[in-house]
Amino acid sequence: MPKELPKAYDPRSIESAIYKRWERSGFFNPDKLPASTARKRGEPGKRTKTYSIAMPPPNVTGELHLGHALGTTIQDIMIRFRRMQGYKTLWLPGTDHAGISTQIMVERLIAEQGLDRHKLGRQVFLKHVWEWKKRYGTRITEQVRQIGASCDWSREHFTMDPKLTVAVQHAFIKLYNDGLIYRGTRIIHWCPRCSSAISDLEVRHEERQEKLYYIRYQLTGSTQFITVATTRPETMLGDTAVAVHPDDPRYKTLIGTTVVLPIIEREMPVIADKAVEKDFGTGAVKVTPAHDHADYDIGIRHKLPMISVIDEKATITKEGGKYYGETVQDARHLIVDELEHSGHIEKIENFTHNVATCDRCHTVIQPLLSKQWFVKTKPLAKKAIAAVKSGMIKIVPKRFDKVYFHWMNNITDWCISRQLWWGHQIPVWYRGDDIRVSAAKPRGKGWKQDEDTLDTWFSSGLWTFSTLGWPKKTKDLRLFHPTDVMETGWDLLFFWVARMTMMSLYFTKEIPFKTVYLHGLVLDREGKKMSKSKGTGIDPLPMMHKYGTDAIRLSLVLGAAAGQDMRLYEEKIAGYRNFINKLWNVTRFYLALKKSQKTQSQTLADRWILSRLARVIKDVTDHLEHFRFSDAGTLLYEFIWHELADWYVEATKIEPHSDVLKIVIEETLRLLHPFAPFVTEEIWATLHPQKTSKDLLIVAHWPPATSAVVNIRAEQEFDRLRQFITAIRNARSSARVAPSQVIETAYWGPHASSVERNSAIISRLTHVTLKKTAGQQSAATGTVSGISFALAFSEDAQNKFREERKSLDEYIHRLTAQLQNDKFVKGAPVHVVQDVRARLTDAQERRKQLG
RNA sequence: GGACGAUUAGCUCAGUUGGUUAGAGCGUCUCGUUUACACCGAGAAGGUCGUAGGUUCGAGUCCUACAUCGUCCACCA
Repeated sequence: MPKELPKAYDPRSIESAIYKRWERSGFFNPDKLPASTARKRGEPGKRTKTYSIAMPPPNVTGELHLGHALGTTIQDIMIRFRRMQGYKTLWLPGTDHAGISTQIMVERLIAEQGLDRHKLGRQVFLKHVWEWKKRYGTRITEQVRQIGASCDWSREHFTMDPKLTVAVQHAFIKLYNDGLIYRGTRIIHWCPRCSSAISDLEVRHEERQEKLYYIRYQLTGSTQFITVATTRPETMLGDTAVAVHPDDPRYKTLIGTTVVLPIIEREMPVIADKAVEKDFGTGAVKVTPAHDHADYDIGIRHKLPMISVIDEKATITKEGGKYYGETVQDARHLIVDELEHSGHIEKIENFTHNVATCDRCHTVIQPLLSKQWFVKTKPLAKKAIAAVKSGMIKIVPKRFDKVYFHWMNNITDWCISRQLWWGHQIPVWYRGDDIRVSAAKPRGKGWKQDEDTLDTWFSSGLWTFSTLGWPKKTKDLRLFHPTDVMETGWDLLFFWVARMTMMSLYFTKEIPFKTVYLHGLVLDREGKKMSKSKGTGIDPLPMMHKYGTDAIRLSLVLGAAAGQDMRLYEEKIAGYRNFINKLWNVTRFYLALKKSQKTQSQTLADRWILSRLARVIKDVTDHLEHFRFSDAGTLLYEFIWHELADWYVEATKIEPHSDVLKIVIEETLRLLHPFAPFVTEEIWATLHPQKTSKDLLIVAHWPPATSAVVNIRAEQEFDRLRQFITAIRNARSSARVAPSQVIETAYWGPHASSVERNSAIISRLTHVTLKKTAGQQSAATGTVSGISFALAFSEDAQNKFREERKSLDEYIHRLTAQLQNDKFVKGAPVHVVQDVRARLTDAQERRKQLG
């Protein structure tokens, strides 16, 4: 039995119950989906075609933010849409161990107890992390549930699950055996706070105000010197050359000579290298191959010695002589002092430049030489480029192709070892000079495993297939890989999308996904990145509580193009809450109408709304198939509010036909369900007594896109009607006819018969009595769509009208006279004159309306 | 330095492949009779689509330059 609905939709009371109903139904799991009821030709119910999405795994330690909410909503829209269309849909959820983030978090936690990980030791520390994971790891997945994600929790994975660990080890070993992983001493980005190497991508450049120091290096056996400019004078301790541009006339004669490094008193060559900018600084640069990426390259080219003077704690090494043990900061000041005293500083300038910092903790990065594991990426990138070039993988929006190619073409080897404890420990074993690469400890005594762990993105790179059972050849892998869509933010294009593509092509010989859909960033009202520390962020959870999850979902998806950043603020969410309520009340109206009488044959309004519905079905389907989520949602919004509620429901009040209203509501609920799953499911339940879970909207069939009921004539006539009604309302309003006053309106013109046919609706919606006559004179007339009309006024109204006109004329006359008076214009304060002018304009405007 | 994006009503944004009179939400103003909804209804005001050229019968849409803002990439130390 349909229950009595409350006046306003209250999401809070029902959302979790609805989610539980879905979960209990088992329909999140593709294996438990009922036969499709979709009326597809030649496809009797059986779900033969699959559709799959791998959910980007949020950090276990994380909490739901708007980025997650947006991504999850878009994925849920795609999944619900395809599920309703009859696909065997899998949306596979999971969480990421997030090496650095999680480790930092737990380190902070134990620091409160005065502990640090070194005091605890690896085993005990890891126990702490696992405990943390156990306690808080479900928080994020609970929040993903709250947003309504219809993903298959029975297939949930964590990147450090034993099965995924096997996949990671397998992948590492294969790459190693194939010669694509190597260990070597290279210059890397070192974060002293994380005490780990990080990859190029984890480096952020922050603009800082610093100094540029000009230092004189004396030429050997001469009183002359060459001046170099540097922002990091402390690295001079490790200088092994001075470089100039080969074509620089100032230094041409010096190339091949030597200079003496101050303090250290090391003799070193002046070399020529094209990497040197003639126009920067003095055009001569000190070369520190061990502590600068550019210098490293120069060092390689010229076979320079590489002297490490900064260690992993960002302090000076023994090579730094008397500065041994000083921090980089202190060493800088001390060295500058000394150089100043000895007359080696030429000048010091203020200088703004980009400083490399750690993406996670914003500590200044120290480039240094270190023994690390690397993946040779060039061969992998080649195939990954081809996959996008050939169109096998489609990136939406397309403009990101270029960004992807640019990065892939300039890819450098990927440093994958991290000096962290939380992560997949590298499956390499050492005994003396012996190295073994294997998952298990080699036989025999004395083997010690590599202490390092792998970059988090190494395991994430396997995500689309490792979660389906790889390296085993499972049924899931066969059915659901490649996945259909990868939906993520554009900020992860290199970090993740690119790596998944390389890894998948290498290990499975398949693309990981057919389409990459990149969403934009969610910004605050001012268009700035939301920041927790600045308190500018919107926390989605309280908003969901206040306005309902459906409202949040709509406000994230509607009005935002792919790849385009969007702003979100509370009023927007409230607006969509109102929309949800509108739909709710249309249902209430229907339930009330159902009890009363209904007409037998279809009215013009019925034919019109059915025709409009047919178009909406076709267009929404088309938009969704082409990833135009915003367009699809906006179309439904417009249709439901401004056609269904504003016009059809109003017309139905005059000529009721509950069957058509029921059809329209039902089809609309199906269309809106992917966007606003909770309210639609709830309304659906009130319209359909549910015998089994198969009656749930989540598995109802998607309306087939046929144009069978498009009725152009009905659309045209109803549009004419709408325009005519609006025109009369308009005329009434500007003639200031009280809404309650029924007045006579004459009409004529080529389409007068249309008015005649629909006079009942027009009369009621405009509060006029219609009279078919020609050429009336009136204060309020108009012509629209081939119909002319004239409002007739009662004696009283006409008198009032005349009076207003008369007094307005007098008023205007008075103001005009005032403004023509020189004394007034020149004597009165400016704002008074302006005020009179404004009043005159208003009065003239009003006078115009009265005709 | 290179690339990309944005620039449309007071604010936030739509505007698919060029095609009648450029749309929506919020805000503002006026009014409010009804068989759902005041989280509502009716009506109104408000835009030379960043600037300057060009292609075209026709440009918010395509091309070229420029300006402002934003983002990404990059070894100017």
